[in-house]
Amino acid sequence: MPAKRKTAELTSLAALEQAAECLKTLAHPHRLRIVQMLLRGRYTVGELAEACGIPSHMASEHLRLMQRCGLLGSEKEGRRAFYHIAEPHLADIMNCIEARFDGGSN
Amino acid sequence: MPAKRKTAELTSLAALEQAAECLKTLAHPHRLRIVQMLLRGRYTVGELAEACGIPSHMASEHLRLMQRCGLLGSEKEGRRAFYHIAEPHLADIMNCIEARFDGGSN
DNA sequence: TTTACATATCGCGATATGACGATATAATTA
DNA sequence: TAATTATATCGTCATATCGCGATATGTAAA
Repeated sequence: MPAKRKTAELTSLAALEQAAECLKTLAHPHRLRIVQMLLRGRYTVGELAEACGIPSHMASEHLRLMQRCGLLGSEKEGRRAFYHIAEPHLADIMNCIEARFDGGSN
Repeated sequence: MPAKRKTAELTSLAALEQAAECLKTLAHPHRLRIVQMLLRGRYTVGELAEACGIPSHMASEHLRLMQRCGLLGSEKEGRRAFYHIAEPHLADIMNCIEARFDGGSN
């Protein structure tokens, strides 16, 4: 693949609209925390909620939004629900975010 | 650096809030297009506007938002204004986005 | 010094999002 | 079966965002 030049192809508007929707869904501190945790381990809705300091019905809502746009998937186990990362690129994007915002120099 | 484990440190909430704000700003199809173009070359506000199919005063507004959260910088040249990528990690993030959404397989 | 041009800002109405209490569903335990 | 627990959904209200016409500012050309 050649290096990007001024004439390099741009992403279609339709694809950018999809991307924007995913990013908008991701762009929430509690949802970022949830994704970060799910990249590291297996947690119930209640555990994710507690880690975020929010009632579990709100965690459930965040999880639903991320599932709706394909970022997460879920399985039920008894009366508990486990969500998991369904979009492989999420790990890369979180890496970028952590590279930029961890350490908090600015 | 060790691989991520369940016990790996999480990003602070304050940093995630900052990250969420940047992502929210980025999460718009025209703004993604603008960033993509600015990663490839030098354009005036009017050129960016035309490429997006929007009036230039709206492009100006998008550019202002991205400048406000540190993603872009600007210089004036005569009566024209040029914006440029100010956040180095934007290239990485756009790479992730292009890897995921270009081709449009899903 | 008028006129035109490029960019920026303001204000408004429509729509979307966020937080949250109330309530519902479904699985487990008593 | 009744009570409890975990998760999900609903309705509402406050706030934020989007798109846009109108207008302002600053620069260059006539």
